[in-house]
Amino acid sequence: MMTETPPERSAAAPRFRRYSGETRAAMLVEAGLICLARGGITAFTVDNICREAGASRGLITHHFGSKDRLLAACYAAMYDRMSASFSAAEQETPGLAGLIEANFAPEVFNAESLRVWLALWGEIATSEALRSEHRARYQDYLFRMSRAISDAADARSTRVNAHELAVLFIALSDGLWLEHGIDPTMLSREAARAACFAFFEKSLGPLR
Amino acid sequence: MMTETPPERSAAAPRFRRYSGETRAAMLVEAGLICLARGGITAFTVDNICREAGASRGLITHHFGSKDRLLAACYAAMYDRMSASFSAAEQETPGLAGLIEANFAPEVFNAESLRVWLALWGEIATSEALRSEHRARYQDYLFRMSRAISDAADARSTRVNAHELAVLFIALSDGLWLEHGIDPTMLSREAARAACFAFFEKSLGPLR
DNA sequence: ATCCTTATTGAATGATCGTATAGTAGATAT
DNA sequence: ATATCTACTATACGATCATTCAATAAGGAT
Repeated sequence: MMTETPPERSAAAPRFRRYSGETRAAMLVEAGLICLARGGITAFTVDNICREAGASRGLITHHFGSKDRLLAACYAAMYDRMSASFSAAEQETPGLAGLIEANFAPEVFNAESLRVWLALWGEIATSEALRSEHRARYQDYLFRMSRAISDAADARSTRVNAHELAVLFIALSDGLWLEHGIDPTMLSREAARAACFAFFEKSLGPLR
Repeated sequence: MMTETPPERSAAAPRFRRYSGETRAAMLVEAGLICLARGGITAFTVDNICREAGASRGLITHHFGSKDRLLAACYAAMYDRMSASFSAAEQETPGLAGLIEANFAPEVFNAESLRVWLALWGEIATSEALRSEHRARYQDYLFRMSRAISDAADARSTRVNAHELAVLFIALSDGLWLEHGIDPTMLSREAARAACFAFFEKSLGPLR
């Protein structure tokens, strides 16, 4: 007996769903971040990402042109999320203290995020797209910190080199982040937070 | 006219050279570090490494069993070099000040080394061999710093939490390292050095 | 209901990945 | 010289890599 072709599918069940370019791009970025958190840059492969996003292999090229540009978009997304989290924290605690607190909010200061940042930083030297993305965002962050520091100094009628302090603070918080991410038992969130406040209070006096 | 077989080779020109297992292993580690510095973990491939070491593809398996174990050996080598550099600096400037100086010696604090560390750190979460290597070395470094801090405090008859200071200092210096490595124009070696001295002198008084 | 746009699929491609392994040959001891 | 040891080469292997592209179909517009 011949095998009969089964009914293709019911008309109400499309084989895949179409999204706007914008939406699908965001889904791919999200999937990319998950892969980076899971296995670093080594796990950032077209196959992994598309499987995670529930899409087929061709979509990264279609929406981003290349994997490298998707990586740059992932960097931008990470920064934008962090930046939004900072804004939320500033809402609650205005000024420099809020920005410091924001660095240690659970959605920012956690091992997963660190693993993503580590993977991204590690590729900056290699990827031109990533490098230019980094430069712009770092400047943005630096400016934001620097202004908060100036404001805090003005409010206390003291004079500090805000730009230098901002660079050093970013280095300090990234370093704390790094240690905590590699081995959380070595450095608690609270100890890291306290170290950052101490850093500023040395030259600005009590912030809280 | 038939092509003649050329003389195979003169007896004095061996096709390859044999090294002791130890020597060849060191050559492979060196090649691995060069690859990591050049292109991060992505460039740490068997082909790249063996080409760099002037050896054939099979040698990594032969001497290390797997690529992963070679990576762990690279971590160990990086730490050992840094540690040796620290010892040399302590010879010149004994105590805590020497250890701080050592962090900013040209052979330690440079963009190439940072790229290697970044690549290694990024794999710690993934590679068990690397993780255990890291744990041991980090403890070693921590102990060394911690003791230098205690000694400095004792000499000044002050009391500090040496362990905590050591953890924070490592975080700070790693962060400074990171910023400098990603973009040297943002943070000079001198500014980084000064920040580290300031960090300790806050609780210990002048170190120099 | 039928176009039309374009998001999407999925197979094909050629390169490169890490590892296993069989055979080769340098260095050393005898 | 000869034998022995093992560092070493080089091929083969299957898996996976990023990218290309022609065909397909979803879903809004008309």
